[in-house]
Amino acid sequence: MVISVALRPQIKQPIFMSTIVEQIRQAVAETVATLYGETPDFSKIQVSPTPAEFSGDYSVVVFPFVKMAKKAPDAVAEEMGKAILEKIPQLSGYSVVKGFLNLETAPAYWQQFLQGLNNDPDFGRGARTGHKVMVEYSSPNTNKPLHLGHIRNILLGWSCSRILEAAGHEVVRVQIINDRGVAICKSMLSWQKFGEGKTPENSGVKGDHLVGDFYVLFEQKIKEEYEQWQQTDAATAQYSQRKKQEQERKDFFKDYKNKWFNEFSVLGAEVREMLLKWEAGDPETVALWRRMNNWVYQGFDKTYGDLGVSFDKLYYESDTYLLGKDMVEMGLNKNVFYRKDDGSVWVDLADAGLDQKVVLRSDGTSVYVTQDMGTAHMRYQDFGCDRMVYVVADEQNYHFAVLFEILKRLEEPYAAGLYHLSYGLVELPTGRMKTREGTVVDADDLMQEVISIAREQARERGEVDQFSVEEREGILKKVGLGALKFFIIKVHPKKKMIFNPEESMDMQGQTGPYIQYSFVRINGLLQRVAREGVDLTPAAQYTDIQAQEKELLKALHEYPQLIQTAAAEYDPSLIANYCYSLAKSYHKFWHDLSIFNADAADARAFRLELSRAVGSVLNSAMSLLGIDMPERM
RNA sequence: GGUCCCAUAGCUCAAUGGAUAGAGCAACUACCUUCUAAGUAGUAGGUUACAGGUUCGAGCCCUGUUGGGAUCACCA
Repeated sequence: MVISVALRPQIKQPIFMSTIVEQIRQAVAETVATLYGETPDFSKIQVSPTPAEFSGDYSVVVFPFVKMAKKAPDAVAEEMGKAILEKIPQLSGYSVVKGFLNLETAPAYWQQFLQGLNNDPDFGRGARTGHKVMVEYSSPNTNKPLHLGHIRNILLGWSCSRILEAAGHEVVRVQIINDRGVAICKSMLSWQKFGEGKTPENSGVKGDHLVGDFYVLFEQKIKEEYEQWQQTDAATAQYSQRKKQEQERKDFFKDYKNKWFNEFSVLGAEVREMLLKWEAGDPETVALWRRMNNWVYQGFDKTYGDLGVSFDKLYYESDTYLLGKDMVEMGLNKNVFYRKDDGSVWVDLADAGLDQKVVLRSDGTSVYVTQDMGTAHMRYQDFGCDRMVYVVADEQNYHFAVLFEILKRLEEPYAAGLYHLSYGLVELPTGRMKTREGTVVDADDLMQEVISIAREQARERGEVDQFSVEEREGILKKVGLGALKFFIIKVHPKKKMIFNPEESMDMQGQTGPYIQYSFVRINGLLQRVAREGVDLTPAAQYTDIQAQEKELLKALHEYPQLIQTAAAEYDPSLIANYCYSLAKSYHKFWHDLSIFNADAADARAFRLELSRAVGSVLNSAMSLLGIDMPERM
């Protein structure tokens, strides 16, 4: 069944879409046409905020038109400025500097803009697009708890989904839980052999951690077994038979581990047996699997709750790992796939710069990419999304390139809307996190730690006593998590990031708390406004807009377009950097100008209204990142 | 080896092909009897890895080189 979302007429008139910037671009196009008789490529008309060191608010780059005009750049700017000024009443003047036409906006425009913003609780949100987007993120294995890498994934996925919503799309959040396979069998076997009936209830250990502990224990036992085996004659025989030239014994056994696990290991054999029993539906094995996975899910729920994220639908690999075979049939019929003599089915993607890829084993079972084909198809049937975003680390770039190319060739209706939000791995200063070396940063521990740091800093400033215990803890959680989340989201997804747990959790400077603090300042003002019943109507009389105020107004003005750009590029870091920049401008405004204590009533009212607008946009933008704002701190 | 990604201040990161490449941290300095100093301002720190090219204009686009990472299973 295909659900097509009825394209509702755009109800919400995007008040500021036809902003002054768009008006200017339009005017530039018309002006060039009348003056020089050529219609310029609209996309080449650049209008950008004028840098602070020049007078004016928005700048038009006139270089692209000098050839048409056959005049010097300054002369072109001059005559275009004159013409544009006549077209747009909200402009009050212009100046020309080295080929840049700097236009000045009239205070009335900003008055109107600010009023409109404060009357629009949805300021910045786009009109409904009719698109339905699925965002898949997190997608953990159930054999161990979530770690720092998952946190980046989850934060990217969550904020991306929020941004897509704000841009006007309908969003469905999902994860696929990798609840089956060798890894979970290792934890199960380990618990069965060494668990002594331990449960989350009787041990007080969080379920996902408990299961993870047994996974780690299993890896230890395997290591011991392997080391012992290496002393045996069988090991020596393998070494002398298979070693590469000049290969040291140690290096050989490092590479040989997987093969050993599958062919010689006693524990390995038991794990494989368990997997076979599970696949055969052995009741006892399935019961144990259910039980332990449920422990994990309870643990995950807690972590997701602490992070403030949620999902609309969970998919389980145990339900999907056999999917995709009907799509293989379809692909064979469409001659997208071909069958080899041994019965395996392949796809040749060489002409797309990819490779040949197996989609069905010779024994008729699915591989990873086949499952994903089937899952994508099923999801389309479930929700009718015309776009799907997969938040997955960049190790899997090749896999998604293959998957998307196949779905395109199968002519799946959503194929053009597939996007892999690929992000770089999180590394520690010491390098990659490794389970075996115990360098994995646990998600729960990290959240606790960053809240402790916030607590410590609050104590140092001696400002903890003025709050009740509950209020204080609520604030510390928002501040600590705000620091952590902002630190991670501000980096462009594509880049790998280095995470230094000690040094990276600053609360000063370019951080989450810095932004929260600007909101707290604003909140303090607004509460006082409410308390004292301040009349804000004189704001409309204010005309002498200061540089610091104009900077804020221009920043607020960008917000709607920013959401569209961030959504189109699937890039939450744009929002994060915007938040910082806006907060920075506000702190400067606060420092340089008196707000509540302004001399004139109109200045005071205007600055308070401006503060309200900044607070509301900051709150909105940070919520797109999944960061909560405290009222006080 | 093939393909893809990355390289900007000591460190962590910014910069729709536009004006003198910006922030924060770390260092030094100044500003709280005035709206919360988790703030503000200043000093210092750069051949944007290197070499060419396109352009009126390149950190950004193209080519090559170097360095780092990922990936190239009938694993997931």
